[in-house]
Amino acid sequence: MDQREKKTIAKIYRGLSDCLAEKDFAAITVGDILLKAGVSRSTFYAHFHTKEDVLRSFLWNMFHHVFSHTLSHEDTHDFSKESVLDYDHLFTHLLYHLRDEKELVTNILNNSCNDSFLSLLRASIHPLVERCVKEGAFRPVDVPTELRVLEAKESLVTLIKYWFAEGCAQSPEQITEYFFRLNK
Amino acid sequence: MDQREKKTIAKIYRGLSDCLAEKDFAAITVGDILLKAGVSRSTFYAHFHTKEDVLRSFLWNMFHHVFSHTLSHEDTHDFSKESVLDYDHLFTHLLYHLRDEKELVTNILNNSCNDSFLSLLRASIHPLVERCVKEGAFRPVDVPTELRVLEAKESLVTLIKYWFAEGCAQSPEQITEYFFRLNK
DNA sequence: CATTTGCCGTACATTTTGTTTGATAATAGC
DNA sequence: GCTATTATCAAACAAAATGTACGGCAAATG
Repeated sequence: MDQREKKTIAKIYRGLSDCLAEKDFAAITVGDILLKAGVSRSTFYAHFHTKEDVLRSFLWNMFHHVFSHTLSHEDTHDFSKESVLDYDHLFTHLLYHLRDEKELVTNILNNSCNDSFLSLLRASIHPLVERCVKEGAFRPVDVPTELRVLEAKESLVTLIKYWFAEGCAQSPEQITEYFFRLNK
Repeated sequence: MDQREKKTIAKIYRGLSDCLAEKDFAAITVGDILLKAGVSRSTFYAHFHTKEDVLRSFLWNMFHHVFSHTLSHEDTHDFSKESVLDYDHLFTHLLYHLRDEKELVTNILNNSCNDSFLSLLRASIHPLVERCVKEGAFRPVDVPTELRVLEAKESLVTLIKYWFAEGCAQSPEQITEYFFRLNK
């Protein structure tokens, strides 16, 4: 890809990020992003259809970053089966990465666009949580497995929302501990 | 209140509801609502500032309907303390009322505006769930009480989302049973 | 070094928002 | 029932935002 394109897209991402620190996603206009990004209107539309398009792409990028070296499919499917400790480290690792983006994540969670973020988060943790449920790392409950997985996933998502609402006051290890207490 | 106003507001609510059955809230324009409602532009703005305003008011109205005779503060704070069965009936009652609005609720849950709905749902069930946690109707967990309540609330919200995603296939009693299995 | 390709600025058509006005009709109070 | 009030409507309008088109310029590719 042309270096100019990469630079332009990075500028647009940064523009969106700056806007999210100032106002709600619904109130942000394409013009706002252009101003912050220092990119012309026609260039913007050469790369994205709408601001939702930018958000999607931006978040996907961020999650790719966070998960590429932690919870990706390739990393998880060859872990040894017996140990709860492995899960422990994986969740903690994820939390460390999320905390690295504390400001951005906090902005997004306090924003009407948080659903896009949370959907990606759910999708990202799904394989790992599903394994925890199916391999008995979590307390069994007599409900459909699909529902049990949904509940465990949402338990983690809720915990993460709580964590950021508290300004990441606790350590990632402490949060992981909470997660297992809640689901074990 | 003037009868004409009531009628106009009802028409606007209906207009929004019809639109929600057709497209995503973000894609709905004030003009769309006016068309469905058969109300003029100036009249609309005499009652509401934005479409978000209509949605807020509409949902508030709906929840008032659903909760006024089930989980309101007045109804709950004089229940006898000892019985889990009381909670059982309250949750089941709530689920019956939600199922009465099955089409509408399903549309909203499949819509980008579902967060407004879910926020109100969380606020509505909060007092009841908080009591369940504090009075020991749910399994105790060694995490901050605030977090325990959040998790229990979200557990119910997730369960309700699951229920509607399945087309309300299970009975309200069955869903309540699931809820207690998950949290007891 | 030459050609391709992306970016910019400007201009513009279109859509949506939100307000104003005067005429009309329904409502509420007497 | 009569009258004053008040909500609704239609139409016209300004302002803002969306999305597209084009010609000139600068930078990257090969």
